[in-house]
Amino acid sequence: MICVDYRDTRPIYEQVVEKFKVMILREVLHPDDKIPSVRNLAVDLSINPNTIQRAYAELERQGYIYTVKGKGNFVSDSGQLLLKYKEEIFEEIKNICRTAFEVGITQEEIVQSIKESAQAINGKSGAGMR
Amino acid sequence: MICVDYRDTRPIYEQVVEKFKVMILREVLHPDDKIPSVRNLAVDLSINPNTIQRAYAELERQGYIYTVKGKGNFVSDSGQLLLKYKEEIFEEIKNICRTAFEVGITQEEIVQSIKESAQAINGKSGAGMR
DNA sequence: ATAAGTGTATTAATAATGTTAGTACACTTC
DNA sequence: GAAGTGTACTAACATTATTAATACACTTAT
Repeated sequence: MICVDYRDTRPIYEQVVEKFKVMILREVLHPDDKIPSVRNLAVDLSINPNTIQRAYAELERQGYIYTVKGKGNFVSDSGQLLLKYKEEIFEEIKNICRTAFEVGITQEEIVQSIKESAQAINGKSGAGMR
Repeated sequence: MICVDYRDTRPIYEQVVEKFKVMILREVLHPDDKIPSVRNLAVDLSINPNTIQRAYAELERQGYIYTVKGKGNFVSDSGQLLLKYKEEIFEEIKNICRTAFEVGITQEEIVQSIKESAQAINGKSGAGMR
């Protein structure tokens, strides 16, 4: 279902959180879908159940999943999720802009690099940004 | 000369590196300018000399400063520095774009957020991007 | 009721990283 | 020679991420 990258400098639980967020936002996972149990996914990824639990706790905190004791974890149904995620992305962009402007990079240069990124990413495997 | 932010999650040496990179790229510091000695800056920031040394070693590795034993550290003179820094920034932007496209955020939305960021940042204290 | 599967909580141990502390050595300048 | 400089090294400490092992409470199915 998902996989982790040990070369990635980010902690495992963070990668797991990110993977699920994207799957939920892309509607690969639908509201009330059951996601793997803590123990199952831990075995699947060959990592410790505690690490998965931490990821799930974070996903619940951010409203992406809800928990039913004794039953499992399920995908939440909130139309606000994508909106919230966009805000996070835009905040990151703002931070990069701040850094960029500070050394004299212009708004136009940044916009241009966005266009090139889009072409590089979407031009590749067809699928693209829906 | 510079300062560190203990609320920042990034390590101190990384903050120091970033501060010097910006000062050099903005030409606040000029080629062959002497920067504070490892011990001096350590006292100044009330942190350990080893931490400064690590920052300076990284700055040298990236070509921002050069070292003369027994004399000190000095700002490098390379017109390539800003170009290299831009590439780093653009790479970050590309990564964010990848994440954004993945959940259906469009190129236009990103460009729009750049414009808003620019206004929020530059519109504020007049100074702006150089 | 029992067993199996689930989330949750707790404590301890381990590993990696960032930081501090202290010391030593080589070089440059005065 | 003294003072200031970069460099190297070892040890210790703090924080964080991860693992390990265990226990408990709940749900479902038998």
